[in-house]
Amino acid sequence: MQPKEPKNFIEKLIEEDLASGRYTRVHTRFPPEPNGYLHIGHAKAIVLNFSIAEKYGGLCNLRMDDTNPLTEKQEYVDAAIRDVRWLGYDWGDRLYYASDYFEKLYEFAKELIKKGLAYVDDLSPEEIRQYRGTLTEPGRESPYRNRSVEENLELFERMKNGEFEEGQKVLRAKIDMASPNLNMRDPVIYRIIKASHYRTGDRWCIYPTYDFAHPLSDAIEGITHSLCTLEFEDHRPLYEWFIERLGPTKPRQIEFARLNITYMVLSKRKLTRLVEEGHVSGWDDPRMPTLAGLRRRGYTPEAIRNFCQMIGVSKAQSLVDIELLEHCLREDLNRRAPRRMAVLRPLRVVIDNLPEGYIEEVELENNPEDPEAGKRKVPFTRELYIDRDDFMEEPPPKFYRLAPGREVRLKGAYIVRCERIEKDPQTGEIKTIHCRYDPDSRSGTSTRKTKATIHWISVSHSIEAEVRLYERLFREPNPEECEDFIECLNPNSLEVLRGCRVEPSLADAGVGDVFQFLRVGYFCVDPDSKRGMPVFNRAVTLKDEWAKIRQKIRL
RNA sequence: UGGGGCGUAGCCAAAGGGUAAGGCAGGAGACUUUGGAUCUCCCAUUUGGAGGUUCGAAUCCUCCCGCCCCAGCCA
Repeated sequence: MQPKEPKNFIEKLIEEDLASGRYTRVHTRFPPEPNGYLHIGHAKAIVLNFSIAEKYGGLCNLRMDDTNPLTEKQEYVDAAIRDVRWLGYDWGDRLYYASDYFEKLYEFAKELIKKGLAYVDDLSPEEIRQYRGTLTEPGRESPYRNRSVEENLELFERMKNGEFEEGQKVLRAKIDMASPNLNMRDPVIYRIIKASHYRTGDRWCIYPTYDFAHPLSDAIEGITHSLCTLEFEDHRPLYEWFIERLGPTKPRQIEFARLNITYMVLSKRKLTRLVEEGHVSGWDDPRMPTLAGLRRRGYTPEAIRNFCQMIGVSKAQSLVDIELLEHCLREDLNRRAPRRMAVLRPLRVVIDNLPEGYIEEVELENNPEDPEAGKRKVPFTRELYIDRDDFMEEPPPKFYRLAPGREVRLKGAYIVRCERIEKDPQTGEIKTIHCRYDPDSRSGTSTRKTKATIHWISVSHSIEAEVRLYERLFREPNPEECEDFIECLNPNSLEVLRGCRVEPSLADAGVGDVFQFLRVGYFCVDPDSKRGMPVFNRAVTLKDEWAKIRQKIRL
């Protein structure tokens, strides 16, 4: 008997619905509004909806919730499709658009009018607000609330025909102006917007609101469980009000807490601002939490899906530690990313007891986690580069790497000892490290141990690369709490390194390929790469014991 | 001071009358030709608080406290 997988509260509710016979099947949907790029918060909803459908043998639709012509664009539709597919999900032929339902929705609205449950209101937006009352006081009924069905029908048709200006008239549901739930105080369900819609063009000048379009779109598609975020909890009575009166099927709305991650901002409004004000290079800037950005950064669909499963689903507001996301990436990349040696900040090393022009091929594993990945040959020569971080003239305690008089192993090759340092007489900068190698210490043939093994690259066999080091975009764990989140941007979120030296094979790496640069981190080939000048984005660093120690001793 | 929700470890999150899972982070150690990976161990005498019911309460009851959402013709 297997210990049963803990089910989240939504799965429990679904199983109750199935057991009670309320539903005999499960059908979910992911309904983004195409007014921005999908981000990792959407990924939570995507994974939830698709995995629940799969778990219960049901289906999940992809639906564009496009009822506002002012903010929506085809570009965002294309991006959403690309991103959901990239995440690994398949909606079959069920890509739908709320805008495809405009005709049906219009008919539903007329039906509501005929039932005496909706009316055309002439109040201005400001007046509607005043009539709505406040949190503690009931609203007042509009003087136009009791128009006849015939008049409402006629006015609504004239609205549709463009006979009125924006803001002049709206269609409202006739519910209860005294309801303690503001959403029930005669919500607007149709408004006049004389803008052309990216899909329906100028065919309509009246558009349904979310509150009206969403439940009915769900009902049209035969959705059983309509999962949405907590802020719609207050809308559920309204959702049900429309479904009960007009719905061809009866979906159930269930709300869960939206995702928040430390050092990130996950609201489309804020992300749009980052893009529009140029704080990032675009929606796919590798620092962005968008799926496009994470993809460019080097995140894999598997890592993101796993993360979404690990964070769970509940109704408690949460702020997930970004380290969990990073953990999921490392876990995935560790077992699949080919290893390569790359020197980010080159420091020249000359092995004095090796002849000029000496070349020896040493063999390195492509991935110690995956024997199938095979091995590769790397040239070992007299002049090498190592990383500046791997040498210290005056090493503090616990620094195990190279220092005057000290030995380290060059990964896959020999043990070298630092004999002397050559400095620039003017600046005092270290120019070259002179070492001697131990000919009997060749990797694989010697058991001699050193405190550390460092990576290296042959000067004459390396190629140049640009490396972009990313850190968290914000310096505050919760940028939402900043007065203005822009003020909390991390000024060091991007550091560009030029003149990095990498293995020659990396010249042919394809855009999107991810490698582990030995001892440094995981790096993804950026589309900005040019022939002979690859550009790498650091997806995430490797865990680093020394970095931790260094931070402590500097405190 | 209207309505709707939510409080279990630093962060997520199970358990829903039978004596607090798991993951991340953190700590200690083993191993290691990546200070990576892997492995082992530690990390809530207690579930926002106070009462009550019960042999037994994170779970049931009462009161209190705190946090989030709602007054768009956004979604």
